[in-house]
Amino acid sequence: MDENGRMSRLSSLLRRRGVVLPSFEIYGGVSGLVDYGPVGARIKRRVVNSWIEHWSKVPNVVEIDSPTITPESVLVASGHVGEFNDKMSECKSCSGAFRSDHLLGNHHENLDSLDSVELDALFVKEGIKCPSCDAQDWEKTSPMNLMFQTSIGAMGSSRTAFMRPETAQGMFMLYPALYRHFRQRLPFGAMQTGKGYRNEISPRQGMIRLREFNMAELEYFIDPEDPPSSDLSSWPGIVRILPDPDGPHSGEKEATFEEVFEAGIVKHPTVAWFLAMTMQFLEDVGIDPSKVRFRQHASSEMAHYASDCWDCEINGEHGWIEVVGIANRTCHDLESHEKFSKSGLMRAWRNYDSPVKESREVLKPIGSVVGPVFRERASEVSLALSELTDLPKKLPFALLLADGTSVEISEDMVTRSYQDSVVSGEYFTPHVIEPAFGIDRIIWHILDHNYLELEKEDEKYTILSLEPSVAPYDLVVLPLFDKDGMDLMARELLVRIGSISGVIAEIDTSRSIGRRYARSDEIGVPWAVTVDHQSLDDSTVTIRRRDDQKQVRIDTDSLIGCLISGSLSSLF
RNA sequence: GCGCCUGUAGUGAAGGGGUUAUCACAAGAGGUUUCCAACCUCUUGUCCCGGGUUCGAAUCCCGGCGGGCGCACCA
Repeated sequence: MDENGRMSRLSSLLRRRGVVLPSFEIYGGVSGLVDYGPVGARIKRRVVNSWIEHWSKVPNVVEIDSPTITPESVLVASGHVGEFNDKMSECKSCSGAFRSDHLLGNHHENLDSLDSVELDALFVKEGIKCPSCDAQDWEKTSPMNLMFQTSIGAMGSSRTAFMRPETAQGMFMLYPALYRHFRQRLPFGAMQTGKGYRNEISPRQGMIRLREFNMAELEYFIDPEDPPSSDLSSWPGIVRILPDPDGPHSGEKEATFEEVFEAGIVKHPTVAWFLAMTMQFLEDVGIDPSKVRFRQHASSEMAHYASDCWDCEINGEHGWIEVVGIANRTCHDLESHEKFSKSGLMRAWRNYDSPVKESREVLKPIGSVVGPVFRERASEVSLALSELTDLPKKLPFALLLADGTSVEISEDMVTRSYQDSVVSGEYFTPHVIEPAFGIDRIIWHILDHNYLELEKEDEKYTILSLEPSVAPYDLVVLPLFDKDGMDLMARELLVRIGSISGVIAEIDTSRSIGRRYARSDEIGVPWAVTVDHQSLDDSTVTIRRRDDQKQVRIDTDSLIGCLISGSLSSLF
């Protein structure tokens, strides 16, 4: 089989059969936007459902759903506005494009504070040369904003907003509600699937770099001092690991997840567990495990919010492509939102092993004296007294107030006493481990890995060998001939099958039976049920298995039973 | 965003300054056929968009849009 052109043959198939197609094509199309057609949308729905089900098995993980339109302030706090407003400089001589701040390097202390005009001036002053052609002839710097901007409110004063670049912020916004929902107990997780948007400079590679894409993200909130771990021996498979090239474990390795963790290559136990869970999900939806690897980001590559990041990459027609990023976002997001929003709800409570009892000497103000002396400042004085950590040995003394001034406290104003307190725990900002899945990239690789170009009786024969859980239809009903009662029986059977919850079937009546098998094989329908002459006599039908074309005969009631219990494959 | 290549039915291709644009496969209708893309008849459907040159443009030129590859970019 001709391997060159496999990708274009697969792409043709995806268009022809309504799996994935360019969007807005009659108007010329838009780069980086694609449609899922009738077959593709089914596959996508089932992949997303599989993802939700996969993580729902984890205790204390819930699904949420939040808006794609996001106010600017949220993305300022998250760091996206700053990170996305990088200035670009283009060389007039060779047309090379570079990030202005990279070029200016250490020529200025705070490049972020400069606007385009100041940057242009700095370029001239420092005589910055183009790294690729050595010229000193720059276009004006221009902002590169990778977020789609919009505004909330149609009239006059509207708020700036952006289409979300990730779904994660939705989970952070709901942190207080989640903390309540889980009754103030870590760890817990929230997940969300939905669209994300990036105004890519140059979308490429079909479904790989889209401007509007489907994401599935899980934010797992943990106590950094008590990170949850899991028994990694449940995943005995060998995986390919590419540790940080600058780190102590550099070089590709093959090992089990347990070995990788024990060797200290993946340091964080929760991260290790997410790597294993991710691998399992990919296998469940039909990714070839031998074409998967986990690659650790070098520190230079790390996102602004992460302290450690592993990419799960899949090998396919486009080479190794990042499809999942598993990042330790630490407390970055919650802390930042607490700071910017001034909300006090972005924390969790941690009990000490044993309560800390404290007895300390305090000076209690005597209200009837302090009040008349200090009048409107009396409450400030009381506050300052209660916050004193080192009590003065003798009175009177000068008490420093919050506003920087000080007042003299004399003996008659206070009483010396002992105050007992019990501190049983403390507030802290939870850390977050985030697996972020690119659904479109995963779907592409499912299609890629399961697209089989075979030979059948000297003819090319194509099968999409999809896992039944992500196939566009569970089965197709085929009357051998669309007449003589077989047509009626097939339609009645289709209605019965269609009434089974979660089972999706279609009927195909046109052209020869072989052609119809071929058509359903091509879009990955795992089972074909054929109604033939014998069916009319004894109510049996044949079931054909897509991947080896084997057939068994079974009566229709048993077929319905198997579909309800999901045990069709046990017939073979 | 730059450079090179490129755009013809649903898909894949041929052709090309001049009547009605060609082929295969696919699709639809009918016939035939007792389980794997068979066959026969009929049918539907295409020159990416805009401007220019020309008596005439799908063809040549320019621009846009889309696609591929390389460079750059990719929290």
